[in-house]
Amino acid sequence: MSREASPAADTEDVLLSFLDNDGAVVEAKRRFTTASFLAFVRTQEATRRDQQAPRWVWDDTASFYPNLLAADVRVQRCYDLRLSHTILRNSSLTRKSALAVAEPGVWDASPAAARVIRETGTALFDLQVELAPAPDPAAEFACQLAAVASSSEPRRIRLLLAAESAGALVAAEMRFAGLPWNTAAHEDLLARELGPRVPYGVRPDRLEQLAGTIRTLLGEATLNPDSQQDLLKALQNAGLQYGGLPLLSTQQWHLTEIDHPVIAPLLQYRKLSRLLSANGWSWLDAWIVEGRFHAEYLPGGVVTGRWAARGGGALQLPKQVRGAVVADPGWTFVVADAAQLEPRILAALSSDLAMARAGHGTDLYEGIVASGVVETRAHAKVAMLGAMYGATTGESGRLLPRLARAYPRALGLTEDAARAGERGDIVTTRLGRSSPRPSQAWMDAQAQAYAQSASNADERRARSQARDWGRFTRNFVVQGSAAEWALCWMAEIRKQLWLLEDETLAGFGRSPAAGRGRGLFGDAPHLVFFLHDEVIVHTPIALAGEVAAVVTGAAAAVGKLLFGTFPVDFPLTVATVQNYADAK
DNA sequence: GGCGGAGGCGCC
DNA sequence: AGGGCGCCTCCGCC
Repeated sequence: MSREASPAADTEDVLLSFLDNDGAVVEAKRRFTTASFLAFVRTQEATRRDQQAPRWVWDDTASFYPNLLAADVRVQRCYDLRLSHTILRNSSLTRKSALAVAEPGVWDASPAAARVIRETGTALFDLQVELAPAPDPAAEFACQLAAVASSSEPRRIRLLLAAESAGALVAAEMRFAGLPWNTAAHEDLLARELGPRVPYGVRPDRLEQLAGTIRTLLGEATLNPDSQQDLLKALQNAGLQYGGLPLLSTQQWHLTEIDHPVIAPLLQYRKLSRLLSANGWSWLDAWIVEGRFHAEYLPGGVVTGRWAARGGGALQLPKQVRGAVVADPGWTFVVADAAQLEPRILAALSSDLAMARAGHGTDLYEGIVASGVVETRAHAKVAMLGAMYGATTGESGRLLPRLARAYPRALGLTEDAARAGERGDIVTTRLGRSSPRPSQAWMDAQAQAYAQSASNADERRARSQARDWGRFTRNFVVQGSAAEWALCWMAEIRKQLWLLEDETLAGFGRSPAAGRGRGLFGDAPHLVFFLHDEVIVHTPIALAGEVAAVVTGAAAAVGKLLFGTFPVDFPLTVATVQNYADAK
């Protein structure tokens, strides 16, 4: 639980400053102890709520903000130096800045390494970092402001840094609040599927039965179905084939194609075994505290700008267990997801009016069908995904030419991004996050293929690696720009919920700064879950309508923010439900 | 024993 | 021969 997740920093001075409404640094290079800082923030945030809030500038939201939350302090806005540094270091929009051309330093180290350096003054393994000067947030901040100012697109990069920083606040707050989780409902589900609870390491009844069935059907009395090697051998011995050849893998995808009595119980075994190991009783014990799942989100954890998560698999929550996500009594969930977000982002990025029009007022894939490009929604979807992921074969590959004829600008953008990657160039998202450069090994392999001594194998390998990297950059632009849309969406939702909270509290005759009855978020709606293109807000039932309006309004606002007057829609599917499983 | 790769599979 | 992740288990290796 987040209250004890981060070590208290009582002895550590924290250096902070904040920006006023015009972006000027009001207070810089002031050192606080944690206690005095808490008091200072309380005053600032309470007295300035009705104005534009200060933007706190600090080195690392993830290591610092949880302490504030634990002390019942929320801040409205911040600037995260660590996350911003990573963006500015790599962005093509700031490539000529002093920050981008400097040697790697402490701001390029991982958060854990940076913490070690901060606390001990030395790094354990990295000589280059060890020789770097101690981190100076004020100097770093000045360096970052200069990088932004030197950018060819300062508005975009500034927006990206603000969104990334707001995301860091949201991530810490969501972890702190936790996703409401009904342990009893989860246990019921496990008992229904697996049988009565068993100690760790023991196979539940239902799995034991299925294992017996599989052993009988394969004539292998001692087979362990958890061992891929044993299983594959047994399947081969039983004569199972795939495409006329002996089975080489036990993947679901291959097994489903095979007609044999063992397949059904085997797939069922796999499914339940997965449930047990990923979201079984041990998972409940480890991750659910007082009816909440406190997932740790990692903003900027994926190179494309998507979030990653650590612990409990928050971003892989199977549909199977979503029935355990239940709102508190008197509360409900507003669940919203952006419909066909990535293709809509692609349409806007490439200014493809025809594709944008196909998504106007309707399901984008249906719109593609209605335009006569392909026959079915399923075809439209697989073709679009193929365009964004770089499929070349199968149904997707066959449909691509038709898509390319109908939407030359959109498909041209994905092709250009792929070619750039194949050359070893970087690509950049809407707001300015750039892809990493390929590794030295990759560059060497490409150079090797042009050498006189190059063998056919060298050339094949180089071509294959070039195509792999091209698929990465092709996807990077779309996935990364979609991640920016989602970050801005969440930031806007958070801002509007904050305003809604102030109004509501004022309506009850309480001052916004007054203490709240139910912990940090009081009776206020707050974000509790995020999944790439989907959010959940936990809200008192009476406010659900207003929350739905906030979420919808935010999506519209963000479309304008990122793409101006380009006529692209970002429709949402919004559901107000007591139980996450009932959404969609 | 711990570590890490591979296989597999959950989410988008 | 389809992009991005995290996590679990098995299994070979040190």
